[in-house]
Amino acid sequence: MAHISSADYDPADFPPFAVTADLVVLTVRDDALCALVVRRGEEPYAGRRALPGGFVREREDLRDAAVRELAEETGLTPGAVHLEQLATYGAPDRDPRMRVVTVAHLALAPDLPTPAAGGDAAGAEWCPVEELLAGGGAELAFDHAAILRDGVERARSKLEYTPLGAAFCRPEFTVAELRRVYEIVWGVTLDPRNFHRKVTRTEGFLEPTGATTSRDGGRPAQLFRRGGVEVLYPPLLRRTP
Amino acid sequence: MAHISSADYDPADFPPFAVTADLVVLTVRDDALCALVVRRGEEPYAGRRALPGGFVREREDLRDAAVRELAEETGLTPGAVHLEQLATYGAPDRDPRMRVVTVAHLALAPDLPTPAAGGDAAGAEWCPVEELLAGGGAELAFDHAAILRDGVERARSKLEYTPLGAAFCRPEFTVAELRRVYEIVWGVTLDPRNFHRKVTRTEGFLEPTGATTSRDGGRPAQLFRRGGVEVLYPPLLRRTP
DNA sequence: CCAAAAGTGTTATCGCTACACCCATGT
DNA sequence: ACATGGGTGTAGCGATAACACTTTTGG
Repeated sequence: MAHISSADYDPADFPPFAVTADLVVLTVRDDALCALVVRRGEEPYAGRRALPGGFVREREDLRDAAVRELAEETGLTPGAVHLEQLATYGAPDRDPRMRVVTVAHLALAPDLPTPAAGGDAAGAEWCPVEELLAGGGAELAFDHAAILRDGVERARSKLEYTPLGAAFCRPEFTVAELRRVYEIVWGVTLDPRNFHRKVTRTEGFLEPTGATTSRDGGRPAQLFRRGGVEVLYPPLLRRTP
Repeated sequence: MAHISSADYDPADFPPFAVTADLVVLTVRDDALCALVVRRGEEPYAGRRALPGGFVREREDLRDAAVRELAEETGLTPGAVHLEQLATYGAPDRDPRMRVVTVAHLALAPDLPTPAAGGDAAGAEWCPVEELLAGGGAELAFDHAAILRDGVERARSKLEYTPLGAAFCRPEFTVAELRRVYEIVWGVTLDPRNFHRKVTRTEGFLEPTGATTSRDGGRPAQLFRRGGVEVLYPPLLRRTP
């Protein structure tokens, strides 16, 4: 079979696909890594949970579709969250009704003061990832358990070599808040003192605001914003072999 | 807009897309990182080079389509090469004729004794990546320069924390051959002695065959196969800050 | 004063860089 | 013998892990 650009190209040649953008939106909430899910009302998988998403429109870029879905479900806009493409899933029978290819995106959001359940986007809610994936993820519709697993794994590894842990925090946050993100996402405990040194000394990771807060109790902590770098060097590696 | 699963689902609701699988096939050849490209015969972009690829068939999984295209262009099968999904590109005007979403895949292949140009797959040839991306990649059709850049960057970073450098080598290879892969893909020079220690001591990276070869001249070198691990710990980090 | 959390200092160890040096082959 | 590349030893340095210790708040 030739590339679309080859001599035997004919618009009638290709099978039509539906293309959707699905979202793995993660946040840290009540000491658990949570994902945004909706409850399905229709067959197939009626009553089961699913990742939010929808059709890509006729003249819409893939990322734009993901941004639009994210805004509809959460009210969040890029800038407030991190959004990146995750992977694309297109097994022939992933949707029994028709051929659907979904371009999954990963979003990392701070814990929302206004939960997503209010306003326009009724129906979406945060659910601990551990619960969604319990029993092999059978609770989730379609291949959404696999997509969620891939999204969680991507988030875990991105914490190692990018400053994206901060995407789970409020715009201004303390080192301890950031550390709790790492502990919950990785499922480990970290030494507070070594973590503090590590993140404050890694050039470009954190930018001090000058202010302090005592919202976590004890001695007031400095507040930081995300720094400018995209990659951490050296990275924060998980595991202690 | 609702998810495909919502109450207002109707097969007529969604715009149809063509879905293609395109390939970034990389190899190391004549001291350069090279990609497999085809020459276009048709408008648009007639006479320009393009990444190999083609339509995903009616009942074919995305990876299967990539495997099929790879076999058609190179005769290679998974097992002989590493193949992974790279990313998906779907800007509305990326193909002026119609709405096409392409799921790009990345393949890493050893330098082929039988070049791809022979046999069925006439027209495909290896071209240095540097040459293809010179001048912003204007030589390449569609958005293929961006896809190639993303593929190369993925390959570069995968060499850091996975044993995939070995995917560029023959089934049995010496440490020096592996080192040259790193040097060419990263565009750096590495200390042969430290590299040797590093890769031979990283558990699971290399598995000695017991045999030696003197094909590179000088003292005969041990031959190795790829080891079993998927991730390297600790990783081989590029840059020397 | 005491509890709690922030933040600093110190030491042992590990991994990496740089480079001196020896080994095994082809010519 | 000598050139060529394979492979080992070692010293210095920077990063990490473990943990003692000081600082600054609230109650």
